Amino acid sequence: MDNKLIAGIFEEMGDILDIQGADSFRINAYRKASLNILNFPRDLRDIVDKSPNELPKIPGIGQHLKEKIVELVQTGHCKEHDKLKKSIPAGLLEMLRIRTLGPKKVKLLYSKLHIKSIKELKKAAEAQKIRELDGMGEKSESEILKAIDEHSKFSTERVLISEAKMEAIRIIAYMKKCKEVARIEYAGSLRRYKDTIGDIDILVTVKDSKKSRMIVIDHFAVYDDVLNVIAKGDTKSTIMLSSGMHVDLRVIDDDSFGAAMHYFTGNKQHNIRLRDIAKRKGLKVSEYGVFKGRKLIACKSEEDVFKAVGFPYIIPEIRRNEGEIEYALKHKKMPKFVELSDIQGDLHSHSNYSDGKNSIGEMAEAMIAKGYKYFAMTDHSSIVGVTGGMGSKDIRRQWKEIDKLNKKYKRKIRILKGSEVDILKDGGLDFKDEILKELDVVIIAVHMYQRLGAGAQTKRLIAAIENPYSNILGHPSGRLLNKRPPMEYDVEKVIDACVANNVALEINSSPLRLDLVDKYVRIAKDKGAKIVINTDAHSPSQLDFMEYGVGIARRGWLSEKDVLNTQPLSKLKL
DNA sequence: GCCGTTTTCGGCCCGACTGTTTTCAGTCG
Repeated sequence: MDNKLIAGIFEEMGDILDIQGADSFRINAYRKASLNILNFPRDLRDIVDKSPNELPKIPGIGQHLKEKIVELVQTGHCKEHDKLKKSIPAGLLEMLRIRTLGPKKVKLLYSKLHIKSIKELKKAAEAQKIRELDGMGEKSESEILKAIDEHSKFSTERVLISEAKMEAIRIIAYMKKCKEVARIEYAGSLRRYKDTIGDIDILVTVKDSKKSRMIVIDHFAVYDDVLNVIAKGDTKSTIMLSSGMHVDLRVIDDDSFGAAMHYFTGNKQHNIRLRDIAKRKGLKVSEYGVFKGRKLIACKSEEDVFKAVGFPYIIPEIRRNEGEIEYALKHKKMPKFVELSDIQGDLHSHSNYSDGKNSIGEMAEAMIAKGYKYFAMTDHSSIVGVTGGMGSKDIRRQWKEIDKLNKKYKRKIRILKGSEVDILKDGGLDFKDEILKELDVVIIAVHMYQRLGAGAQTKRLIAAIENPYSNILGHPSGRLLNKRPPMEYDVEKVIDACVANNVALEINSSPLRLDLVDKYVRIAKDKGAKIVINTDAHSPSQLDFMEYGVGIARRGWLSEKDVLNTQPLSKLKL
């Protein structure tokens, strides 16, 4: 019963209560708790074992939910949940996932037509039974059929940040062709650098209100990749792309830009919290601005909005109601966060000595173009068969080439000799000490035996971290987004071992990894761990991934001094 | 069900779009 399962159960309880028509604030309490648990970096099992009274310190967890968490951890289930589950057919929860259907309509369909699954829903819609219900009509019926079709065609999987960004850039370029557009930016989870993206949020401002807004929204609705226009009104529109991805467009007067950016960047919990605090101060915050009574007091920039409510500027990445509000209120000033321009070198890259696409020289040229002063060539060790890793002969040959190139690029860049050395099943490393001791950068990483079980995996990782030649723990969780779950092990113990053995933790910037996972970055920082942000580039173009790693670092509250590769080579201490 | 430097009870963010109505409930973000 891990955090994810507990969060899932609370979410389900919220959904069932919703269909039952329970008090909306109670429903919300379950949903809020679910979300907070999902993002909570520590394992609830540990807390239940050691100090269950700490549970109510998690936001949204009070006495009742604490008891349920303890029950879930200790018995594997919770009576209240079991009872709720029995109260409605399981298929109703599935029906809630159909766009246009919410709790009220699901309940209506169940009570009047005894529909209790998506399959039955489709049948009823096709038989034109749904239009007979109060409040439903032909349009509702056809929209339901459309939504069922979408549900079956498109996975609900969130997309990689790199894919979402590419799409956003393409849409923005298209929208800029419309002359009425004054300013245009993407916001939402993409701007917050969340590891995966559910839908794309785009904000447009126009100079002259109504007519321009209509022109902009019409332009949006005929974007070439539109499969379906889901909504289209005076100020906002939602389209579905052929990939199934949703794009929300919000059009607003240029004067409201700051307030709208803040509102649209979210996340929801951050917005709700900020609005709540504003309300207590007699203010109202919306996408149109901050209001005192009817009087508009701030709207032009995000800084203005924060200031009007009594806050310093909070960077988008941490706007998640995970402590940033409390910090801002207490300190009146936010820390300075690491920026992409602070990065001076990349300590994880590949060439055609292993599975990279390019020569070391080509990678060096690309690194120079990025403005870096150093980088580490870290091809795989031999055991990773599929990557064509290097044996001891290969790596010695590589060193000779690096020596030559370092002479060639003397003033421009310094190439460090490294390797991404596999952590063997027993925690040993895949190169002998005589090789390891010659290397400038030893990244240790797991590519095999990812499912050893938490106990064995923790031991294995710590053994590797304790190797005196280890410098960096690469992609610590081993996850591949949407493809492979993270390894199970005791994250806190592993971070402690890294601190004790002076091994840095990597934030791997590859959009498929984004690993160290953001929620653990802040824990690592608090424990005094050193972090490096690397691209793991297998070609020159992948050096652009650095942006995403920096985003994750900022989400974990890192500043320049927390990140080793913001330092010049002379001060780089691995 | 949670939460508190206005409260331990009485609040709980705010607004847009759609379809079915004729003033609004439901859904969504």
